[in-house]
Amino acid sequence: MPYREDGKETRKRILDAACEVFAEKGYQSAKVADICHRAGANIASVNYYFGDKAALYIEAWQETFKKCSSPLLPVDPDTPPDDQLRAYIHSLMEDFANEGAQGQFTRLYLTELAHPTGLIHDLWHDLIQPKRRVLLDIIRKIAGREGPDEAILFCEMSVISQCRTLLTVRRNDLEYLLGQPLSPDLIKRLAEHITRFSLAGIKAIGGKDSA
Amino acid sequence: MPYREDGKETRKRILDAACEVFAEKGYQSAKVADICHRAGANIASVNYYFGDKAALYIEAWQETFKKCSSPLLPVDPDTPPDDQLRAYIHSLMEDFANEGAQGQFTRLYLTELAHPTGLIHDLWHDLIQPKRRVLLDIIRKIAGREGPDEAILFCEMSVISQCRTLLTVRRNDLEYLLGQPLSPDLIKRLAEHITRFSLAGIKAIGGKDSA
Amino acid sequence: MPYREDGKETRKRILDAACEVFAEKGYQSAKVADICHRAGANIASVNYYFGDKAALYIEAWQETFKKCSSPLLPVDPDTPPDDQLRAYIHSLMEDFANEGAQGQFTRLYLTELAHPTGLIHDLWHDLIQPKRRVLLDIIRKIAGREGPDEAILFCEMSVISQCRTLLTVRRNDLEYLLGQPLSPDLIKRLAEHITRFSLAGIKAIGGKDSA
Amino acid sequence: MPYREDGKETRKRILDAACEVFAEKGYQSAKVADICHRAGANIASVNYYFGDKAALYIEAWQETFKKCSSPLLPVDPDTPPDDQLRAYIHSLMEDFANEGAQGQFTRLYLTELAHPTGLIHDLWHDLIQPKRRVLLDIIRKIAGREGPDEAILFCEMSVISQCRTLLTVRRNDLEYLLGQPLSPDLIKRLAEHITRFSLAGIKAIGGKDSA
DNA sequence: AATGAATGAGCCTTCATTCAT
DNA sequence: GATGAATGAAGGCTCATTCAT
Repeated sequence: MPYREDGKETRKRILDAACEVFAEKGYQSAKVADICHRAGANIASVNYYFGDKAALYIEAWQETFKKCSSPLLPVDPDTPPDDQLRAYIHSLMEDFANEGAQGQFTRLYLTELAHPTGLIHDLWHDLIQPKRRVLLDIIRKIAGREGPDEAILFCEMSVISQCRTLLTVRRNDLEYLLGQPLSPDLIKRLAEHITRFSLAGIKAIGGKDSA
Repeated sequence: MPYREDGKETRKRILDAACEVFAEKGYQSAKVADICHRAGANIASVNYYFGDKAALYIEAWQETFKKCSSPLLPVDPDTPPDDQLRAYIHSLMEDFANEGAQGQFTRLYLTELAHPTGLIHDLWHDLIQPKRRVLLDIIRKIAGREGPDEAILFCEMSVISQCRTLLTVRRNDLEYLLGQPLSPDLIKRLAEHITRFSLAGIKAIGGKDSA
Repeated sequence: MPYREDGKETRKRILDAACEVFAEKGYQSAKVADICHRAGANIASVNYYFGDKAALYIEAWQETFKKCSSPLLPVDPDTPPDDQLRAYIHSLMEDFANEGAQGQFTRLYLTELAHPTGLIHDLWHDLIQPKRRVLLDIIRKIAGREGPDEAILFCEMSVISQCRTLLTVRRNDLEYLLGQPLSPDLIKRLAEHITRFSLAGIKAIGGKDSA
Repeated sequence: MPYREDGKETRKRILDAACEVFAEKGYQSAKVADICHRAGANIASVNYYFGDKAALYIEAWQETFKKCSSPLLPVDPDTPPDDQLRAYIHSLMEDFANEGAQGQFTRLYLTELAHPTGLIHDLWHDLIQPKRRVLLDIIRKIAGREGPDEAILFCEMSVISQCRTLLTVRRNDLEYLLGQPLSPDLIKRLAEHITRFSLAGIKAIGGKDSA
């Protein structure tokens, strides 16, 4: 345990430990002492580097998000919209299925979902908004509509919520439902299903005007 | 207000209060004192009647479970399958939008999801299975297929996950996404969207065999 | 250390200890642990009985005030106003000179004076106001004026501030200034001086209108 | 902004900051970090330059003392004694009303009063004695008496204690008592009141021998 | 049977101080 | 000489739990 480091070193160790512990235990159950212990740092370190537990939590969210989120695919305008949606869904599903940093993010997300701390509110929209816009554009092209009308928003929700199944259902339950282990191949088949299901859905909605 | 009650009375009031509080706050954040206060009971009552907080939590789960499992609508075999799906989705959405027992159950479930206590595994399947079967049958009819092949299971997941949006996204976020308050009318429009989106999806999947 | 008391017993012991400790140390330096220790109570007792340290402080103020403040003399309307003032001043000076509860009050007062906690604000006026009114009436009669004009308020301040010398100067300094120990007899002579000094002052102010 | 200063520069800045902070907050509530921050110095500076917080406190006292002892007005022997008293009181009141060094000193003094550190005993007399002598002389002339008899000492206390009201009552309370904000004009009227009140008092005491 | 007084363990935070550089 | 990273000690508060009554 080196007595004197760069300062950024210790800070980073604490942040990493915080990502782990918050993901494992949730905000309430996570103990500052535990985080510091894992980081090999003094209990007062959290206050020294981050101010308090809440600020550390927020930064842990950002860090986890950064670590787990794949960069947005550059969309080739020549690709047919159907294939753009396919690529988007596959990419999202692979992110969600990833056990590493993604697992941490998922747990953070679920905990926040179940028992909002209110600390993430602003952060959330900032993180989510850019990804959303890409999907909305794709859906608009597929539906053959302009503007942000309700039908487009509803379609976006349909797509996202299907992909999120990987997050909001426990692995065990998912495997129970499907009767087989969640292999990479299964993920791929699932993504393909969602793509086709959604393409049909979007086109059906887009064709006739929303009731 | 009888000064000396049956004992069972107090126990029940505490249990009801516990269902509320655990659902609202989660296990950790729920305070025994709060539960007792809402139940109009003494602080020592939880330990007296249930042993400790953990035991109360378990019983609250079972109680909530019992309260929320609404009876399934009897399906009229003469109704066209499309309308059966429509009815199923509208019923589910209304359940999910309901703040009452169903909401409580969902919150408990999400907490368990994020930080499993390992308690409710069995309960879960018992609750879910019967409802599932109904939906699977409807989907099979719409898709025009027999047997539990993967495509049917996938479609079921697509339908369910769309409906679950009401549960797995926070109200605030949902209203942010949609740009309007979550009124009963909006719920209805959303249910209708999911119905049409899913009908198209199911039929697309059912028609041509899985990719 | 009895395990089980009336409940009011322990509370009172803590309150008394708090009066002592707050007076000795001031709000900041007073330690809850110290108070509880002196009261023979658990550290959590302060929270249990009073909510928090601040609430205990307020109650300690009230308690100390109650213990130290002599009841208001009933004013005999037939007594000449000059003698009423004399009685008022002597009573006040004796209160201030009193070593017992008064000493505690004085220390609380001085600490609050030097470093306001802001906790006493409302309390202060409630405690002080009734006593003030009596003095104002006496001064009005002596000055031969009606109404609450500025001159009367100024005179009240002159009287009070002279009496407060006993509080706002340290014993040692006071004795140094006067060249003699602060005996009861000296207090009496001082009170008499203030009376005559003030009578002349009030009458001078009252006679010619305020510049 | 030189990156490497003389060292004495920093020391002085810390000392000045300490005077401010100790006066505002008192010894306990004053934070070393706050002092260093205001001085634009490193957190370790206090210990580096002064050893520890207590030593800094002592030096801050001495510094404040030095800064606040305004030179006495030279008394013109031809001025009538009444006007000398008037000038003395007005000067003192303006000092006391001043937010600057004098205010700092007063707050430090009151803190010491309430919870003596036993530090400033000697300082005090050195500061007070010369000013006292001037006032005693004036009073003697007005009273028409020689020698330091008790009546003169009492009168001095009466005058001083009235002036000190500005210090020993919180602004808020003072404004509450007077029903108006503490403007420079009010200070002047108050000084004039004290002058006239005291002139009458002194003459009354001086005329007939002490009761 | 049921209560409320009382507690101990533990958490987050503050803060003066230290020490390698 | 001067700094900033790091810490230990302690403080206020929370809360589930216990136990005499």
